[in-house]
Amino acid sequence: MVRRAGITVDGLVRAAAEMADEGGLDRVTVSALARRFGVKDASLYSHIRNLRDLRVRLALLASGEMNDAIGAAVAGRSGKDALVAFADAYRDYALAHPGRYAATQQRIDPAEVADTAVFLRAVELTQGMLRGYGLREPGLTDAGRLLRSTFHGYIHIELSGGFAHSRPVAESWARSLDALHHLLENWGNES
Amino acid sequence: MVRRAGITVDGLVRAAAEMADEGGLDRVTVSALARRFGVKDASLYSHIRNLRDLRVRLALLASGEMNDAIGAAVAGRSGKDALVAFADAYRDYALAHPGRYAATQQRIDPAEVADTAVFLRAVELTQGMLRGYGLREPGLTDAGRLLRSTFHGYIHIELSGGFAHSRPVAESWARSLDALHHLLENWGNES
DNA sequence: CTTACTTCCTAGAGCCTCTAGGAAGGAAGG
DNA sequence: CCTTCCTTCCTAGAGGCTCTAGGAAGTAAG
Repeated sequence: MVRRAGITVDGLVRAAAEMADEGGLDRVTVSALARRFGVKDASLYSHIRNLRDLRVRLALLASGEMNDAIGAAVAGRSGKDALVAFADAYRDYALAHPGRYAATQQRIDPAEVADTAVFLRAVELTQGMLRGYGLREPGLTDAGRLLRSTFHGYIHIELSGGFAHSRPVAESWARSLDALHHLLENWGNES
Repeated sequence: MVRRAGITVDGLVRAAAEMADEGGLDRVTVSALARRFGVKDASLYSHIRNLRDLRVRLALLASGEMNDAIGAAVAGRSGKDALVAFADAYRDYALAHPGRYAATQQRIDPAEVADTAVFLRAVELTQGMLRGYGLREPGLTDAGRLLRSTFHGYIHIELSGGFAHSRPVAESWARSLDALHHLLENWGNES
């Protein structure tokens, strides 16, 4: 007589991550999750506070995974090598895990998450790479914002079906990284 | 005895736009819209096909408005003037109308919208500005994608509460536009 | 005045979140 | 072994959402 389904928060979040990648973030519902575990929706509220809570946990999982991928990619590299490795790791992760990636882009109040170390590490990874270009504050922050924006914007538009043009997105991406590299090398030299 | 509420599709879309800007795009629901017009939800389905249809119409409205703003801003300008005017018009519109802006970023199947002229005009506006920098295909498409990505990424992160750093976003934005201008001027010169 | 179309209605199915209160599994102490 | 307590699951139910079906009452045109 199996009376306990053996549900854990980690298991829920992992399942939610798979569901997000399969059908989009908004297919991650408490109902669907409960169905997947063969349990009533109400039962899940002993493990998570609410849907919002579930999605924040998902964002933390995805951000951590993404940091790991980027960290591994840039390790031991500098300059353009590091930039391209960073950018490709970012894009590859997002394209392979669109639902998880979307979760990282939700508005999250720092107050509602206990451990914000993940977010700090993301900033450090970016700034570490930029320091290789000789950047210092406040340019470091400015350039970091520019890069994050460009990467995110690119992936977001690509995932949402923009870029319907005939030219392969990968080629535009490579060309853009060239240009960004050039931009970072000359960061100090503009008016 | 007022039996007809005088509802039109245009009126619905305009009201939806206001609701989106006030409380976010996902607060645009058929129920809420019906409530606002003092009518039952089911009644609205004589005017719109479904929620999806409503949001697509909203996207078209917003895209048109945004094109108008950008078009007016770049008129008679070229080079850096045009770039900054374009970028500021883009950002100003998005910050003033976050819900409308979010609507423009939905995945929209070209098949489901009758008039795609709005989207073409957006591409033309971008490419017109880039031609001022002497760009030709395929660089025109590459640079266009880079710019759209950067603008969108910037606004999206700003709207979602990223950039929580102390440095004013407006200053980073101005600095980034400087850098992008420099990048476009030297577009042909990298490896 | 009749006919036909449009705009609104009620009813209801189906999906969702979330709360309240209860029962049964499992561990720990007497 | 048995009681106690916490955890995990349940049923019931409120309330919000989308959307369909079918009907009635305005409105316009022949």
